[in-house]
Amino acid sequence: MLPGKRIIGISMMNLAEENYLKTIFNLSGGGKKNVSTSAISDFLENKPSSVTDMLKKLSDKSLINYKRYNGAYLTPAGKEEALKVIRKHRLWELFLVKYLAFSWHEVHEIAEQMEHVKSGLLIDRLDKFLGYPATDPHGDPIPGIDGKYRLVNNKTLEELKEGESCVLTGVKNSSSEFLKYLNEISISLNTRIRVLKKYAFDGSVLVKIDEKQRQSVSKEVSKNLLITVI
Amino acid sequence: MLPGKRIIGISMMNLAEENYLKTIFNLSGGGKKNVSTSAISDFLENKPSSVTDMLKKLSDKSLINYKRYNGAYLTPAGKEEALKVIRKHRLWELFLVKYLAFSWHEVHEIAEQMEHVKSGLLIDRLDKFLGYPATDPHGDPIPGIDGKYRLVNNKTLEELKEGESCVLTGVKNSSSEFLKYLNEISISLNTRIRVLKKYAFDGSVLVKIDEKQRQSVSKEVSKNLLITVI
DNA sequence: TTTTAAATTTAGATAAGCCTAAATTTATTA
DNA sequence: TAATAAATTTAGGCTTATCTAAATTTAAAA
Repeated sequence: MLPGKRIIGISMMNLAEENYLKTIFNLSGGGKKNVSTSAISDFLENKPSSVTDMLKKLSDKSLINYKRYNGAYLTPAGKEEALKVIRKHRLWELFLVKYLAFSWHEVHEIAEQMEHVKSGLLIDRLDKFLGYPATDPHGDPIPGIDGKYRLVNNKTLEELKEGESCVLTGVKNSSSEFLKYLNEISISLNTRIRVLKKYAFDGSVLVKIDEKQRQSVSKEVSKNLLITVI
Repeated sequence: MLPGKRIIGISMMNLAEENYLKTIFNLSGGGKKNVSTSAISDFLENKPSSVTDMLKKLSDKSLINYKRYNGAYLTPAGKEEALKVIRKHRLWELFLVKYLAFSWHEVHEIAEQMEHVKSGLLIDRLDKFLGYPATDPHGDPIPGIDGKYRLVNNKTLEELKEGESCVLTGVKNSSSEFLKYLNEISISLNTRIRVLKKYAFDGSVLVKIDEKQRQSVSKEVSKNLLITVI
C-alpha cells in the first residue's frame, strides 16, 4: 500500500498517437504506401478533420511525412514507434491465447489496451517468457527487440488452382467476426486446405479441410486466407 | 491485421476516476475513514482544486459521499469499483514477480498501468492462471472475484517487545525506495525477525534477521513492517 | 472570542483530442 | 476544359482533467 505518484510513461508517446502510428503502418502495408486521411478516418471511426489535426501533430514530431491534401507515411522514427506498439500487441495476444485460454478471435480488443503499457523491460521479459515467438495467434510476424520486421504471407487461397494444397499461415482480416466464422468451419492456423473446385461465376472455392470436410468459401473469404503452398 | 475499431471499455469508469477511487480506498484504510482533499492531493501529486473537481464528479456518480469542506468516503458502489481496480493491480503484480522475474520493488509502476485494462474475463483467467492467490508480492490481500476483501496485517514490528519473534507478512509502505532498502538488509516476505533490543531515545530496534545478521532499523522502518508474531 | 493560519472551494484558463459546419483543394465527369 | 463531386482542411466549439489565483470556510492560536 501507499506507493505514490501516478503512471508516467518514459516515452513521449501517448495512446492516441500510438494508435495513429499503428494504423498508418498497417494501412500502408508496412510503411510503404501513402495513407489517405479518409482511410485513417474510416479505420479509426472518427472524423477526417480529427485525423488532419493528428497528422499535423505527428508531422511536427517528425513521426510521419505529411503533405496537405496528400496523405502521410511514416518516417523511420515513426515506423520504429509503430513497430514497438505492434510488437507489444502481438506478444500480449499470444500470451492470452497460450496461457489464459483465449481463442484467437477474442484477443484483439484486450491486446489493444495492453499494447499501451509502457515498459521496455516488461515486453522483453514477456518475449522471453513466451520463448521468443516468431508469430502471433493470427500468423502475423512479431517484430523483434531490434525492430526487425519480416513481411511474409503474400499468397492467398484465392490464387491457388484446382487440385493444389496449402497450409493456412495467416489471415489478412483478423476481425472477431471473420475469425469466428473460420472457427465454425474448422479452419485455424496450420490447417491443411486443398482446392477441389473453383467457380468462375462468383469466384467461390470448394475446398477440403484437413482431408475431412468439404466446404465452400466465398471469394471474399479466400482473399483473406494467407497460405503456404505444399 | 486490419481489425477495426478502437478500445472502448465496457465499464463507465475511466483512468482518472479509477485512480481517485483507489486512492480514497487506500487512504481511508479500506473505506472506513473520511479522506480529506489535501490527503488525496498530496498522494496524487496534483492540486487541491483538481481534487475538489473530481470529488464533485464522483459524488454526482454516487461513487463517494462528499460534503464540502469535509472530505469524502466511498459508497458501496465506489468501494466495489475500487476493489476491482485493486484486484487487477495486485494480480498483475504477482504475475510480474512470479512469471516475468521482476522484484517486488519494480512491479508497482507497471501494474499501475495494467490495472486499467478492461476485461472481467481477462482478470478472472489471470486469477485462475496464478492459482487464485490470496496475497500479492507485498503481502497485501487480493480481493476476490466477489469483491470480498480481507483486512489483515494490523500488527507492526514497532509493537514487538524485546525477545519476541515474528515473520514479515506485509509492508505498509510499498514504495520502490523502501522495498529496495529491505532488499539490501535481506528482509523479504516470510523473513523471520527477532527483536534483540529496543532503544527508547530514538525508537530504533536492533533485530536478528533469519537468525543470521544483526541489523538496526529505525522506528520509521519498524512502523512499516507488518508482521505475525510466532 | 477575536484574529490569524490553514484547508478548501470557486472562477476562469489551458492542452488534448475530438466534433460540426464551412471553405478549400483535388479528382472526376460531361 | 469547365462543371460537379469527393476529399481534405480550416475555423470555431466541446469535454476532461488539469492548473493558477482569488474567495470562502474551518481550525488554531492569541
